[in-house]
Amino acid sequence: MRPAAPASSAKTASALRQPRRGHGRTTLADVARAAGVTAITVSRYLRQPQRVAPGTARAVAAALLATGYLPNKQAGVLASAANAPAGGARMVAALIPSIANSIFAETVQGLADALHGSGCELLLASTGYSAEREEEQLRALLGWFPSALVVTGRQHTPGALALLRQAQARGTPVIEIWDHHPEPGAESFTQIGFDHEQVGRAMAEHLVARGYRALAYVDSGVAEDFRAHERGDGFLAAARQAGVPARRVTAAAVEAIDAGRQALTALLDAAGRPTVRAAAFANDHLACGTLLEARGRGLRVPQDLALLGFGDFSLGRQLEPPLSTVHTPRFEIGQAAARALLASLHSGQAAADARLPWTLVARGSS
Amino acid sequence: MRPAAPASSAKTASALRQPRRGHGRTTLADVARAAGVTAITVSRYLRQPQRVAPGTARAVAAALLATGYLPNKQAGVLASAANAPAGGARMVAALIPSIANSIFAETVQGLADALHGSGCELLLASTGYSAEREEEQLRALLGWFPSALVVTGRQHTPGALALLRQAQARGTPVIEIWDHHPEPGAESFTQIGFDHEQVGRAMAEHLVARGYRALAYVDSGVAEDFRAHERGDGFLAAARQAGVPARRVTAAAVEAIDAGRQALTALLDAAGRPTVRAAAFANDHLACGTLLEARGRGLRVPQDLALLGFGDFSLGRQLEPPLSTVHTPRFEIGQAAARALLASLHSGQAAADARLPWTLVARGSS
DNA sequence: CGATTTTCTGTTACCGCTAACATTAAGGCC
DNA sequence: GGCCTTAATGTTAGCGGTAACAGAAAATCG
Repeated sequence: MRPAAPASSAKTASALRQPRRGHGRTTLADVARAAGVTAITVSRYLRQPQRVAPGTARAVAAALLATGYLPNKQAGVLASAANAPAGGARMVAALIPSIANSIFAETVQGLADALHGSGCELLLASTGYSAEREEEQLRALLGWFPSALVVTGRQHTPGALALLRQAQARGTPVIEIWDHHPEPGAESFTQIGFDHEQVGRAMAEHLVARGYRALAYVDSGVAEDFRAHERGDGFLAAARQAGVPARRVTAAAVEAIDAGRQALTALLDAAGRPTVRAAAFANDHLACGTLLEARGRGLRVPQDLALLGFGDFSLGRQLEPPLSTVHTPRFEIGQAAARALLASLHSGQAAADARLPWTLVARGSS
Repeated sequence: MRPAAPASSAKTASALRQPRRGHGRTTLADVARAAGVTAITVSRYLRQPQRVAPGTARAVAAALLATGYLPNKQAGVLASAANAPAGGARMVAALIPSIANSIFAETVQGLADALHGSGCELLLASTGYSAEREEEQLRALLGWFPSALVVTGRQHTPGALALLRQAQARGTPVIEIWDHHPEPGAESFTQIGFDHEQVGRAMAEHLVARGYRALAYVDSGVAEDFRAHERGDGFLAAARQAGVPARRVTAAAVEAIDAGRQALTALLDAAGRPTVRAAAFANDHLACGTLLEARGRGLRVPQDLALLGFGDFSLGRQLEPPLSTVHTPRFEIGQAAARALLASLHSGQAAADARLPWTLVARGSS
């Protein structure tokens, strides 16, 4: 109850000063009162039970049950931020391009699964493949003082890079996933993924080995899908080395089968005949769309046009012919990232890079 | 400066007492010092710039840039927890069965998208369809004191329910997504989704209307997929009402196409002939698997066996025949949940229920 | 058995920020 | 110009928890 206000008498009495009140949520002090001890003892019981006497422990345990206490992690982190290596490993922030993209969804699942049981929660944000949103989201995530940071890829805006470096300098492990391309000299963050240029080369080499002599790489229309572009670079470089003509075409800027259907037209001449013998794609969505459209137009795959996807989405396996593709360790990347950062938090040492294996799965379409 | 204190010999001088030190991270106080003001002024500048004099504002702005200050949200939430309606709308916790499941991934995407720009971050956890893990994760999430809570479905363990009620009693909006089944009398949480029993009925009615007279519902083998079971209940009830025999079979406990392939055998007799005229499925994975397997065995769809899925996954649309299915507002559920909870945080009133529309999309398989 | 160590619990201060109140300076008004 | 308002900033006290240290009781020991 607020005092009836300006009341010249007793006005300055500090007893009248309205103290701030909590949410009514039970706090350590409530539990302590119920157990007949002080807050610190309850706190100890929760973190180092062996340091409280058995009798006290029983009383505290009973009080905890009776009050339904839930520790406030905000307060916990704040209080121990100064000493624990990185906030005591309570929350991991992850930033991915898109949650709906099944590739990243599985990675997040891997991350969450491996984090489960470690006492770490997952703070998730997506950039929508926008570089400026990456920086903005990064800023928002860092405001929570996460104990580790997982970002996608190694390409960042200068601002984002500064934030990442700053976080790392403070001892927060920073892990880049879905990429592995350490640059000699330049210091970089921990990378867990694989080399996309290498994958692109392998895709070209696969097609060349099968005897296809005119190639195309259908790139993602999403400008910020750096990794797809890198695969394209590798693809074109390997084709050139093999002396096989190859060109790059760019699909519409959506991740959908329809974009792949449209992409086919870029591979045909005016008469509807393929201008290349084989095409590799930035992702299976595009490849599947092209495959479906090609078959719909009466083209034979792979005789008239061979196709090679990337990502190994479930759809491709069910098509006729089944889509050749590159299988990626999408779940494992998340898992490995979680393990690496937990190890780093535990040991205090920097997390180790990991190059995860991918496989080119030749099915019927190439 | 601490006083040299009780100092019999200066040994116990509190100056020797090691004070706790922060991370070296720049704090409000650092910025304030740089700007020649006190912390509260910087804090004001950040939250209510119009309450700071223009000249001061410039100095603070410069200091902010120079120091690269990032507000510590833990501290912010803690400090204003007592007064702001629900912690000042900083973090939303969401709990879903599985992140990798594209249905929920899209919902999370909708949630994240609609939350973007509101200053709310997303804390995500998954239960793996396990009831006990729901409670455990809930406890972990609530420890962060989220300003709102999004959970999947309306079925919870008693323990989870108690936690949810407790959170709601404290003023934290609790939203159940993917379900809408208000029970008269029983007070419940805000629900955003649709009625699964109704969908099940519609699925049966559709098949009956097409003239199929022997039906099956292929249920999910995941015991905690309550919504799939409810659709089954509705399906069987509607079939019974229509006087059409229908039975329920249960698929393997994985969400995969292979489970659907296996499921087909439960619909065939020893000679490999369908024992029902049409089957509805708990999800499109199962339906697609069955469709592929059926065609592989030379069965005609829908002449020999009609199929109806649920979820409208992209795969089904590309099959031959394309799969009839139920399209669900998976992205919209997330969006609507975000809007509802933001509105609730803003207004202080309970979030409103929403029943979102689904549609039965009859394609070639039924 | 007194001195010393160990075990257990409490006191104090502080993490970084913000609500409430206080204070001071500036502005308005007759 | 005195009195009252308004604007701008500072002071104090917490939010809920934990680190460091302190003190009392119990255990160990020569």
